Amino acid sequence: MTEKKEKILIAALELFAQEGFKSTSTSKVAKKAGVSEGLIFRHFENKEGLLEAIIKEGEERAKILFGDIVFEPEPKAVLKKTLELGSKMIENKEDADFWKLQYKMKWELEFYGEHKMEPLELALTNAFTKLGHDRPELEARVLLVNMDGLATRYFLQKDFDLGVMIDYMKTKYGV
Amino acid sequence: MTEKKEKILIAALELFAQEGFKSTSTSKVAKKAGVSEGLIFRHFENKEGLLEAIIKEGEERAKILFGDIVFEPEPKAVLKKTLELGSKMIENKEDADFWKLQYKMKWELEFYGEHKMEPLELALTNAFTKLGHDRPELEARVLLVNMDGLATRYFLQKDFDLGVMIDYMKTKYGV
Amino acid sequence: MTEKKEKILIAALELFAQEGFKSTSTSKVAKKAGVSEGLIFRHFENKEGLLEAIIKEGEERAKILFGDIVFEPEPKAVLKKTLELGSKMIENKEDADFWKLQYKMKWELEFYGEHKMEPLELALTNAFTKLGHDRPELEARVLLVNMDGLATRYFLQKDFDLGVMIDYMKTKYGV
Amino acid sequence: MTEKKEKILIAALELFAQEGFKSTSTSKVAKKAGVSEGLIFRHFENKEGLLEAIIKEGEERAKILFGDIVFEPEPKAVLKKTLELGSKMIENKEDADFWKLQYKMKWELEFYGEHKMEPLELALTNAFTKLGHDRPELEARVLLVNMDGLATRYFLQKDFDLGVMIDYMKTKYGV
DNA sequence: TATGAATGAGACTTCATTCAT
DNA sequence: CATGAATGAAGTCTCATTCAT
Repeated sequence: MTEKKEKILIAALELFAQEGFKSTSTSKVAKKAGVSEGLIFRHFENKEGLLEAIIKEGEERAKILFGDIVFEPEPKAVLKKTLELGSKMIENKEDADFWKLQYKMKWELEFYGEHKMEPLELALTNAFTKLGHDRPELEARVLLVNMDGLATRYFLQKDFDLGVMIDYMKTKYGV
Repeated sequence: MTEKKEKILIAALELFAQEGFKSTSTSKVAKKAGVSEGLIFRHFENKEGLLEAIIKEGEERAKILFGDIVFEPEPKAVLKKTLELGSKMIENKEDADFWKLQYKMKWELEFYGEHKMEPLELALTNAFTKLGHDRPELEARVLLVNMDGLATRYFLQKDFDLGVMIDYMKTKYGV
Repeated sequence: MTEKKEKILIAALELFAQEGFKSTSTSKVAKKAGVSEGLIFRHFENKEGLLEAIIKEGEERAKILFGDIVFEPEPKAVLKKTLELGSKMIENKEDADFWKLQYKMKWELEFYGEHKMEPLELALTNAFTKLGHDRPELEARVLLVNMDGLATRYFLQKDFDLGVMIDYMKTKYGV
Repeated sequence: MTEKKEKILIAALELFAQEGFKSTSTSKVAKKAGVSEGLIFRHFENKEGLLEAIIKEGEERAKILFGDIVFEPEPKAVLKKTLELGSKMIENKEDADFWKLQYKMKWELEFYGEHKMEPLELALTNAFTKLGHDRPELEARVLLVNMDGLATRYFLQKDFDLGVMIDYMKTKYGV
């Protein structure tokens, strides 16, 4: 990966996350990356290819993030780590941008990356089963739906206090 | 409101909700509405004006939907009605389109219409207070965040079963 | 057909005939036609559509030109008129441009509009039959191939004297 | 001539002949030749230089092909060999490509390489003189024009039967 | 009110060519 | 000799918007 290719990816991630995919022109990306516009197409074929490259890169991030949870045997720890996912996602700007982009793209391209969440859902279902819940699979889904809601708020509501919410939910779940 | 103006609004709502604001060209709207492109600009000044008109129209819908909850004295009924909001929002295609657009626009334009939700949040806080909760304002927020998560899932995940989730949450809240 | 649409067609015909389809940019066409570039796409969808429109328009010309021959009962007259086709094709600039474009496109797009020539080939075969030729269908083809050769030379060789050649061939065919 | 330079020439010949000069990008040539794009420019300066190199190389072919005819003393043999040129031109793929390109370029660049044909035309004129024709120079030209027509058809009309036509013409010319 | 021709800016993309390695 | 990253100009096309009718 050349330095300029890297720069394009970073610039695009930031711009796509900020302004959306459709609204970000390739010329804007090029300018921000300090690169000729043509180079984008040499490296990524077309604008969609650039997006795909960003998403693929980010999927590695997701695997690492989720991996820790999926292999956690202790059920309470599974819940705790899931809830703490939120804070981890935004620990540095590039991560935050990536996850924001992820959500943005869900709405712009209208697909929900169900499969990506599946292992997490299973791990949670398993955890709730161990904890003796009546409807563990629904309970797992409720928690994940909640996480989606938190992300929505965090990324879109300027004054949303994510930390407080996560702490509160941790006490609710007793973890 | 002339018949053609109405047709433009309906066509635009559907298209904006389906494909997004940026991705929908005025010419597509005109074609779908069976109207000349120029007419859009005569009626709505510009593309943004069309969006604003749609949103303003929809706010009436919101007032009606929320009003019923806000003036409900019985705390359990407040929770019940809030949870049932979800089903009400999608009772007919035009409503569903409108609420989907609402969410889409949140992400495309990056603003969270906090103020719109405020009366609801107050009503919920009040309800949770009456029900003896420790942190009623946080509890209210959790519920609303959950609703955002449900909307995200419902609109984006093809096979998401909203009814089951709402029913489950009703039992959780004991309503 | 608006005046500007007409102007685009004329400008494009001239440029395509002179410089070829691929080598003529839509912006050049627009400039020559005194028209905004976008208008080309509004009227003809894309660059290929513009070419098709030109060719379709020209096919009317072809029908008229050929029609006269196809319905000629006198065999010698069929030959005579066929040979004189060449001169008729270039009687005015627009016609000449059109036929040149026709030949250019054969090479640029690699297709030979066989079907267009079929009625003419049949008429000639018929004429040669009546004149008692041994292999009338081959004789007909030879004549048409010759016409293609004449066109090639006329359009590409600056000093080629078409009149002399046609006259000579008329005497060869005794018409 | 290095092996890679040779490969570029062959790839370019094939592509130019198939798709035309303008429509063939240097990157396509490089890919087909299995060579870096830059190498084309190191060897041929620019795209036109590549074309010129191909044509120059091919002119050797022409000299050999024509030489045999020009130095033929027997007039009937001159005619026979001229007519048989057609078959010779397409005996192997590289030759066929070259001659097709030759014709393509005539139309794309709008010049008729008269000078190349001159010796042939003189030889034919001479032959027809010996055979006692009235207008030997016109007769020579008719034959060459015919050859152009045959080439046009052969290269552009998928189902054109060149052999039959050449045979028929040979009998017409009594050779 | 309504049309639809027309525009101009800017979008994405291609491509011949240069240059450091 | 050879590569491949990089560029900049130009190409096709889209789109919000204007305007005469």
